[in-house]
Amino acid sequence: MAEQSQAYTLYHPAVQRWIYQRGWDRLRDAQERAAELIITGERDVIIASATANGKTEAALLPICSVLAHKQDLGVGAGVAVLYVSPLKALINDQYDRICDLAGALDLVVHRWHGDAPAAGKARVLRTPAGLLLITPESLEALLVRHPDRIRRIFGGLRYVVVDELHSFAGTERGAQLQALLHRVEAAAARRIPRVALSATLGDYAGAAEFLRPRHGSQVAVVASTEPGGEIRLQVRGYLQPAAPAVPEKEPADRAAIADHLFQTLRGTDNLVFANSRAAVEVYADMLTQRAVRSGLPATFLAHHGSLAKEVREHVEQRLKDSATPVTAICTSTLELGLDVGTVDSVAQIGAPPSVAGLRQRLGRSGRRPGRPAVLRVYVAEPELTAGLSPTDALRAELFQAVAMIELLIASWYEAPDTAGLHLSTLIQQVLSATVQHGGATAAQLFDLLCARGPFHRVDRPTFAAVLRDLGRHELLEQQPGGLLLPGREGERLLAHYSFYASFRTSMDYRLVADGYTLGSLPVDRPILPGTFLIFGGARWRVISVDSAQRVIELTAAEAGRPPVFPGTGGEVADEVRRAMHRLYRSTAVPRYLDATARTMLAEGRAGFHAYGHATSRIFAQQAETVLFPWRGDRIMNTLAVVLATHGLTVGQDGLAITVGNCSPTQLRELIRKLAAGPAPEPDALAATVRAKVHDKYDRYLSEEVLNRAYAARALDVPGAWATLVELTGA
DNA sequence: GACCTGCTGCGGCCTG
Repeated sequence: MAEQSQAYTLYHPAVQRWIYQRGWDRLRDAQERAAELIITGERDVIIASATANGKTEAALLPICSVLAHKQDLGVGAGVAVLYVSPLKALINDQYDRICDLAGALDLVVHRWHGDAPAAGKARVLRTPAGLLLITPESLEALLVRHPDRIRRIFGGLRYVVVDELHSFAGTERGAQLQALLHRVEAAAARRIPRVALSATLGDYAGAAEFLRPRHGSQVAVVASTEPGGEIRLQVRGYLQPAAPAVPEKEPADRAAIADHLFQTLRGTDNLVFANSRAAVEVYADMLTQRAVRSGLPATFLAHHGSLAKEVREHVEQRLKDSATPVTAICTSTLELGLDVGTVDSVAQIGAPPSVAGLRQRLGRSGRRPGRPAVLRVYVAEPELTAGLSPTDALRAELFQAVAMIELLIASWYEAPDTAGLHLSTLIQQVLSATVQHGGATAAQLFDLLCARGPFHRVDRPTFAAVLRDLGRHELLEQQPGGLLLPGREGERLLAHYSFYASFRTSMDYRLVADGYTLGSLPVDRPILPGTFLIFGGARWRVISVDSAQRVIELTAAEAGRPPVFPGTGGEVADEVRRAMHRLYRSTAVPRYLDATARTMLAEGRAGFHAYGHATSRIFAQQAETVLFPWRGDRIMNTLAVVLATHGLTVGQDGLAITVGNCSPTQLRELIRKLAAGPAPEPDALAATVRAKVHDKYDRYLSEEVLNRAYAARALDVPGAWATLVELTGA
């Protein structure tokens, strides 16, 4: 290998030996190209490569080579590598793999998360060394609880590794991670090279800017050019019956989808992504019924975030075990790179939530050499009846699914949203940093977190306003000399372990059957004893509800209904809506559609033209006026807010904005007037919106600051005005 | 009509 590989020659002899012992005949593309960049450590690096392409090794082989050389020189104290991962389960998977490599080099590996053994954590505090695998929340806890040890632990840090970068970018948790890494660097008093790993990045510039805020252009991107494997793709169409289904009976479309899943997937390992926990329960139940009727063992298992850890681990274990075929019906819980072995195929019921998510889901299949990745997408559309509206006739679900597949084929993914101010997480970081430093002045905090830190989009006046809000709510109090310390409410928040997470979780009821916890259920309306329930893919009856202990007791039953999970909607990207619009105007028929889906595509296009969508975007629909902007949800939301400020009764219905008290002519006139005038200030527009409390600590923010946060998170005024100009021709 | 993630210290009990 040495002759062909430049990277190999750069590795430490002990690393070379480790590779030799593995019997590798070559290094992967990303491993080859990342080695020198990482070893010199001059630049931060993003390694973008498909799942199972050796990303972890691409980062760790050169990093461990550097550590081994340092060790040869007898240099080094403290943790050398900080490896941050979004999931405890991922840390556990990686821990075993990394121990193998590190063990060969006499490097110590520690894992630190909520379920990790306490002995390892004590050892990190006592004699910090080697590689530390940790979650953002545990790193937060470490900084808050052991401020006096931070310099000793991280003073000699050589590298930071961020796994699954895409799962952090643009989120509150991502803002927390940025702040934590920045605070670690501040403690070490130098820049520490960052290496990030991801399989689905559509926008390298955005990801780079996320990894190194304000200096994204200096981040090196190693995007693997290894060809992805073959993909076998099918979109299957199903007709929803027009009449409402009889409650206890399976609707015809769901029954047909379940029949096909059962016939196609039985006896093999598969993942079925059903988009919601309720749908997971419905399909797990329908497939189990089919297995029972056929006298087959239960091999269709539910997996989602409300199921107990033990239940989920059982499913994961059965997936890993290649001897017994299992199909997991899941939400996004099995989307990330959890090691569940490899599956024969992936199914997606309904349009996927995002193109990046679809790519990630597809990556779970086709990991065996020579086997293609298999993806089946099931889409149900309503039966066409007389008196259809311009909205109904479009078969929007199918068009969204196909548009997303086309974007996937073109390697387009949603860019991380870098516009947000993340003020809720800023509040958390202000409190945390104040404790870590034993008090801080407003100027020090602004400098640490905003001016030089990741919250650089928060200007000085906004930061000052946030601090005033924190003072008003007693999260902070100011000493006579100007030093800020946690106030009464701040101490209360810091005292509870829930402080370490940047996100909020609801109070749930625990579901218990025969003393065994099945999972938890967020309950909005009271659940009464006697209620039938489907949960964990099985049928139950509620025996008792203990609202003090928040426990619901269940017993096995013959009947059942899926529970209602509350939830808020996601955001469809602008490019997806544009791709849908192109698809309606095109005549191309993708080869991966089955006969029904092909008919539905033709029907959708016929509806598009018959109702005049090709030439107009504003229609009368019964007593209402409907507007089709063909834009992403953020622009749709902005348009809806703008129209509402002009006294219109506005609603949103998928692709359309509905207006209750205005004729098409009046709406066209208003749009013409708006497009000709100046765009409003985003903050002023946000002031007209009612419910703006969104994230964990938003409730401490004053109206004025909340407006700024809402404008940054939910409004796109320039995009909306460009759309209004376009709509004047409609 | 989405989804997901994570967190400590300590008291009490059991076992070797």
